[in-house]
Amino acid sequence: MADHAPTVSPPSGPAPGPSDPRRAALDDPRLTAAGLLFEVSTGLAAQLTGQISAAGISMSEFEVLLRLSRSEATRLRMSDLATQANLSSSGLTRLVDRLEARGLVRRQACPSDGRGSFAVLTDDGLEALLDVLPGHVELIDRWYTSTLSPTQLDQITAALRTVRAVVRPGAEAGA
Amino acid sequence: MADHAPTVSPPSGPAPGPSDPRRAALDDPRLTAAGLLFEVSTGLAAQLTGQISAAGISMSEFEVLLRLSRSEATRLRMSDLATQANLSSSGLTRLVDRLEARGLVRRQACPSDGRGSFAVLTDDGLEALLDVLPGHVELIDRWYTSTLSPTQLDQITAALRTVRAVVRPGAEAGA
DNA sequence: GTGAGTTGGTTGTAGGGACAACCATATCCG
DNA sequence: CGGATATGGTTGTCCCTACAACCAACTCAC
Repeated sequence: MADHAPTVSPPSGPAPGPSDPRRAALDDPRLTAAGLLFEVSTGLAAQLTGQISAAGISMSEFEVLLRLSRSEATRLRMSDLATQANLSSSGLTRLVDRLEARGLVRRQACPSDGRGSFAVLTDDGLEALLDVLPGHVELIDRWYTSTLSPTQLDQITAALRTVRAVVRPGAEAGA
Repeated sequence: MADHAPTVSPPSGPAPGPSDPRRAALDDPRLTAAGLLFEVSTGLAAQLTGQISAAGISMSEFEVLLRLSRSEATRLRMSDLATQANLSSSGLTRLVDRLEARGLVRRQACPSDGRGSFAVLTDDGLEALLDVLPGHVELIDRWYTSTLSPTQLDQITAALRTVRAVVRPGAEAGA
């Protein structure tokens, strides 16, 4: 910090007054924009969580089932699945443990790599997913997509796609 | 499920085949749109977390400090703060415990309601916040706001504002 | 091939957050 | 006023997730 500025406010005290010029950063519109994004995301998630958890599965579990269902042969390598679901590898190990215990997923050794495992969606797993999906989509519609005009929805989707390409490079497939 | 449709696929077996019509829901564009929102939100958060946690504070703690800093007299009732930060009241109690132990926040009894407490930002707390804020805003710019054209940023912000009003009614102030 | 280094996945452990139960105070109403 | 109910916060407990340490298997260089 520059302490040679002959200005009004105290030079560099540890107790910034209410007119500390650094406080201007608190109102930076970019900060607000990011906060808005987070609020909407968590707010929407909160609206969706009830229905999913009423079916006895957590949001993370739901995402894992969904991603598996959309993958080739409804299976994915553990590490890929962890990346896609934003989980640590240990976190995914435990999550798949739980799903496997309930028969919604099963593990499959990778033939070409002795270390690797696939998580494979079982018929029961797909069934469970398809059971909750219609209600889930309806809630998304009610709390998100239907609240925007078609044009706005297109705009926000395009913008989000752009940002995703930056913050999550190489995550083109899946949602 | 309607089992009277004289269509091609098997009526209602527990093992849905790969051409189960219900699988169409997996590709519903609304589901994709919501997934995109979540991916961007978590992806951006991941990019921001490093800098904040390098300063020894968690994202939740950062949000609490930020919201306090923007509030009247840099203080907020515990319950209001919990709501704004999307935390349970017990979660906030523990979080404020930690911040208080580090001197970034202090509790203040509410004079008009013997049950209530305020969480008040201390000078050290404001200082800690202002220390990390510039770098934080810069990261937001790099990973979010600067990746969009001004027009796109305006569009997405307007759209998000609309959605927020729906999914988080009465959260007009703060971010 | 054999050893060094890397990668995929699981296990030990710790921390944060949620839910439920609880206490204290406030409010409402007879 | 006094009991019934509601509200604000804290505490007990559990679950989920991350980080670190670990093991097994693959790759590469020599």
